[in-house]
Amino acid sequence: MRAMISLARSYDGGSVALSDVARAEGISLGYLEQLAASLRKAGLVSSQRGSHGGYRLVSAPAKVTVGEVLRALEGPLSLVECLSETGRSGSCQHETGCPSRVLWERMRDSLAQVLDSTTLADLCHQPESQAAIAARPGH
Amino acid sequence: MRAMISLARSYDGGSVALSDVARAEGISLGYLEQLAASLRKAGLVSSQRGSHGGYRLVSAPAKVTVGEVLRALEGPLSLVECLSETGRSGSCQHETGCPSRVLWERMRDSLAQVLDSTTLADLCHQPESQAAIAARPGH
DNA sequence: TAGAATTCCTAGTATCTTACTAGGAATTGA
DNA sequence: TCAATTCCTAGTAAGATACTAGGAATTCTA
Repeated sequence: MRAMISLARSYDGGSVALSDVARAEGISLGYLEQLAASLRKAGLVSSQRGSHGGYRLVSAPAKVTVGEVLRALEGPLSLVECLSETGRSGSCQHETGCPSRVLWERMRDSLAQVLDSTTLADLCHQPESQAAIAARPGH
Repeated sequence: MRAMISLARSYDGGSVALSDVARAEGISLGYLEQLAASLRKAGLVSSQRGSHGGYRLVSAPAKVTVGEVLRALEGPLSLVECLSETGRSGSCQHETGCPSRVLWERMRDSLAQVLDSTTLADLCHQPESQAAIAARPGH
């Protein structure tokens, strides 16, 4: 999520190499590459290979919800296995008449409401990390 | 949570042995004993040792929120380590100016709102599981 | 008073997830 | 040509979760 916010902040500046994001956010490059692959397959970022290549957001930060990001990285929203957004039924024997099912549904929907209503732009307005500032070109 | 709802349904009937709950909900007795220990230490249930002993809710189901139950079992509500209800600061180097912090706060508060506003009584009104019915005295 | 039913306590374990590391291949611009 | 980048796959260390196992303490009842 920090990486996506970092990309969002650079949205007007073209592609950003993952090595820059890695340095700014204190995430290893290898790990970031794996996350980026998921984000690319989900159509949230586009990539440019080779020298001076990098990643960039496909849509404007205000158009990208954190729900989309989270789903791209971790699959359908789910707090318990038997009750994900896409419904993995059959994974729990207690499903029929499970008394706590209603609770998990409420929790899932409450979370989804937050995730689908906050965008990357919302989070960009927060103060930038010291590491990110120090890692910017010119520092 | 299913065990607590089971106890809530027996609230007027005195103590219930964990072996009954275990049978009704398909949870192993040994595991249930460990959960019960946490619930007892949190003051949510009281226990009676010996023959014809068992557990019972201390307060009426309508007075017990699932938030209390969850906190008793799993500690302070927390989706990410650096931002639990009691605040375990220092666990994350990115804390200062972390751009995603606001997001996790919103999610945590949204969940807490659900958890602290639904009671065991709310969940008791749901249909009872087949196993629980079959395990009731008289079946 | 014996014995059965229960809670209480501690230690160990199997499985899964998360957050990585490692190493190399393919691509592209200078 | 070469350096910088993305792309791909496999392996791994640590921790959490959901248990199992075994036994000690307590209490009611026959």
